[in-house]
Amino acid sequence: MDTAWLSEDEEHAWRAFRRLLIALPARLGRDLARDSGLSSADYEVLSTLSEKPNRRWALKDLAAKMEWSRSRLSHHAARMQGRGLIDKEPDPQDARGCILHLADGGFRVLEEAAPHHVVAVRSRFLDHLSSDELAVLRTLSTRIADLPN
Amino acid sequence: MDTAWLSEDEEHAWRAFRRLLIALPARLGRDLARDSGLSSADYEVLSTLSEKPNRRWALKDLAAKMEWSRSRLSHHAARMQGRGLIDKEPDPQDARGCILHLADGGFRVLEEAAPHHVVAVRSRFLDHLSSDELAVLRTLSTRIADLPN
DNA sequence: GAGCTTTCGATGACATGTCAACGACCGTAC
DNA sequence: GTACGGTCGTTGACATGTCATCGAAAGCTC
Repeated sequence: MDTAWLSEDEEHAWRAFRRLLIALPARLGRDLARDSGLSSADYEVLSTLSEKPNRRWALKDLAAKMEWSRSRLSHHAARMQGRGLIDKEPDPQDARGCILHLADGGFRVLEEAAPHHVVAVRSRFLDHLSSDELAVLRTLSTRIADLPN
Repeated sequence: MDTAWLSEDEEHAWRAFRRLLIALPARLGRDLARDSGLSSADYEVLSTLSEKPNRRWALKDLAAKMEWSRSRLSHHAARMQGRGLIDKEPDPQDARGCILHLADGGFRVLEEAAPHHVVAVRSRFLDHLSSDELAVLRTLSTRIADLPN
C-alpha cells in the first residue's frame, strides 16, 4: 500500500533508506547516552555552542542554526541550565533576547563526550562506506536537504 | 569539536547527511499531517497492518516488525483505537496476547493518505536522485542498517 | 502438575517535543 | 513621541516516547 506507485527499485531503495533513517540516529543516541549521559539533542546544543569563539549564541540564532523552534530550544535550554551545562545571560543588544553560554561544566562534559561520539560515528557509519559512496552521499544529501521546506 | 577527528571529506559528508536525517522525516511528517491528519507513526502502523491479507497482526509481532518497543505500540495503539483507526481483539492462540486489526475507518484513511504520501516521497526525495544514486543509496543503507545494534 | 522463569501487554511516572498564547520589547511610520 | 505591527523568549496544555514495573499467562524442568 505504502509504495504502490513506486517502481521495484524505488520501493526497495526507499524501504532500505527509511530503515537507516530510523536505526542510525537511534544507535548513535544510545551510544551517546551510555558513554556520556547526553541525549543527541544535548550533544547538538553543546557542540554548536562550542563552535563560537566565546561559546555564546543568542537563543534565536542558535535555534535557527539547529533548525529548532525557539520554544523547543527554550524548554531544552532550561533543562540543560538546571544540569549546569549552560548559562543564560541577558542580551545587551536586545532586551527581549537571551544569550546562551556554554558553561564550564558543559564544556567538560562535551570534551569527554566528543571522542566517544566520533568513534561511534565511525564504527556505526563512516567505516562502512567507500570514499566514492561518501562522495555520492554528500552531494545527494546536500541537494535534497537544500530543497525548499 | 564535534568532528575534530574526521577528515575534511568525512566531516562535510557527515554534516550534510545529518541535515538530511533531520529534514526529510520532518518534511514528510508535515506533509502527512497536512494532507491526511496522520502522524508518520500513525501512517506506519496503518500501512504495516494493511500488508497482511486479513489486516491483523499480533501486537508483539507488529512491534518487532516496526522495531518499536511493545510499550510504545501499546500506548500508540490505544490512542489510534480511540480515533477509530484500529481495533483490538484477544489473541485466540495466547491469552496474554492482543491482535491489532485495521478498522474500516483506518483503512479508508489510509487509502486516502497513501497517494498523497507517495507524491510527497517523490517530490521531496526520489525525484531528485539519479538511478545510480538510488542504487548506491540502497546498498549503503542496507549495509549500515544491517550492522548489529 | 508444581514450581520457576520468561514473555506479553498495560500502566504510571517521567522526559521530551509541538502548538497557541502571552507580555515585553523593537522598529517604523506618522 | 506615540501608535502599531512584528519579533523575542517563556509558558502551559497537550501529544508522544522511554523506562521500570506489574499481573497474567505461557513454557520449561523436574
